[in-house]
Amino acid sequence: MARIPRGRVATYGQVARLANLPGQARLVGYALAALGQGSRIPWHRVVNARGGISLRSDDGPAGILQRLRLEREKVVFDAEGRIRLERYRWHPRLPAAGIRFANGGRES
DNA sequence: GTGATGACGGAAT
DNA sequence: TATTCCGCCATCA
Repeated sequence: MARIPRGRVATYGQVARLANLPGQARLVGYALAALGQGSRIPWHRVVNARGGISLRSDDGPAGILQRLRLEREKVVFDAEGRIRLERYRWHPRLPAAGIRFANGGRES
C-alpha cells in the first residue's frame, strides 16, 4: 500500500492479490482497522470495488477524512460519493514477488 | 468449541 | 445498474 502513488487508488481485493492473498479482501480491511493514527501508510488510497469509501464505524470523521484526503490529491467524487476506478485505479508495474518492505515490517 | 461479525469481492439475479 | 447471496478467515464473546 505504501507504493500507491498520490492521486491513485487501489481496491481492497487488489491489495490482497498484491500481498499474495487472493480473495482475502476482508483481511485487508481488518489490517487497516488495526493501523494506528501515526501510521505512514496511505490508508486513504484504498477503496472498495465500487469506488466507494468503506467504513463501518463512520460515526467519526474517518470517512470524511478519507474523502478529503483523496480530494486533496485531485481525486473527484461523483454525486453518489464514488470515484471512477477506470480513471484513478493504480496499475502496479512489478509483480507481487518484487515487493520489498521498506519499513522492516514495523507497520504489520 | 461455537457462532457472530466485519475498512470486501464477485457471480447470479 | 442495483440487490442478493455466498465465500472468505481473524477475532471475540
